[in-house]
Amino acid sequence: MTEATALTRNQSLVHNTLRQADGPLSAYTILDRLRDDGFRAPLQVYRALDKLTSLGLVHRLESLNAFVACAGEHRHGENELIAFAICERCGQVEEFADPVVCERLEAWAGDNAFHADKTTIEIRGKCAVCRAA
Amino acid sequence: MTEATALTRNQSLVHNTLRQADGPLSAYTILDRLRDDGFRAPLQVYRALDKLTSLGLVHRLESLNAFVACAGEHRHGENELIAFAICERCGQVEEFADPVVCERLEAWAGDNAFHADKTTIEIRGKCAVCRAA
DNA sequence: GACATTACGTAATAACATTACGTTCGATTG
DNA sequence: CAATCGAACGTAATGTTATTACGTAATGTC
Repeated sequence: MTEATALTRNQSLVHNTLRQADGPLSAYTILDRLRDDGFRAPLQVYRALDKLTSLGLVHRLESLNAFVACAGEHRHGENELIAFAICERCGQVEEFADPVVCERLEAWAGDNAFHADKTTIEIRGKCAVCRAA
Repeated sequence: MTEATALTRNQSLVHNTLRQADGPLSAYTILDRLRDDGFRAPLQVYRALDKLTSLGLVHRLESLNAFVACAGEHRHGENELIAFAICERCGQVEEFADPVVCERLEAWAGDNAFHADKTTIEIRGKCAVCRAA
């Protein structure tokens, strides 16, 4: 159960690029950073990102059109609802899961016969460090 | 306090286009629909959308890169946290506000000294009608 | 080994959004 | 009333993000 699906070369390259980054990266930024590794076209990045997000190793930030490596506090592949707090100044992203929020949104879905596939929660603002600065 | 700021011609045209639509529209779709009214460039749409969103008359759906007219159950201009349930099949969008969710996210922000500017909650899935079909 | 599935490479194009620059309109206010 | 100031506008060019289309290669399965 805990095995990591072996990633392909392209997938590993993209994953490592995101892990080494100190914040979210756009697909095209990833592409640029992987030119020396033979990447030539956006699709190479997007295909790897699709796979990585479906494995839960990477998250897409909708409000940024960018991607981050999963911080890993929560289990991969689970359908857990994760919220992101994104600092507009330094770009750092915090992930957190709130069971109550999750439960309330599920309750709304239940009450309205809505079947949720994917839920996005993103808070844009200013982090503690940047507020102090 | 309750007066509606008079909208300019462009702003009204964009607003009406969104109100008449039966779902979210992209900026470019709006542009196409307003060609006959003299719209020529994306910026005309984006400028109107910026104003309308700042007035709370229109919402941007980040996960769709599209815009909807505010459904109007909640007060305009307020900084209220609104969640959107988006049907992937029929495109309909439901707006709702959940005070508990709001409170929990505010609590997280408080605990983490994070200053939230704007929060996005979007649930992608399938609505009741489409599930039945 | 035949077959299905998944991943890959490349090129072209579509879709979404902004920058830059100059002009017009309306409300002050001196 | 003219000067001025700010918001909105028009247009063109460009930048950024994402997908479609087509063919090839690698991998797993029976």
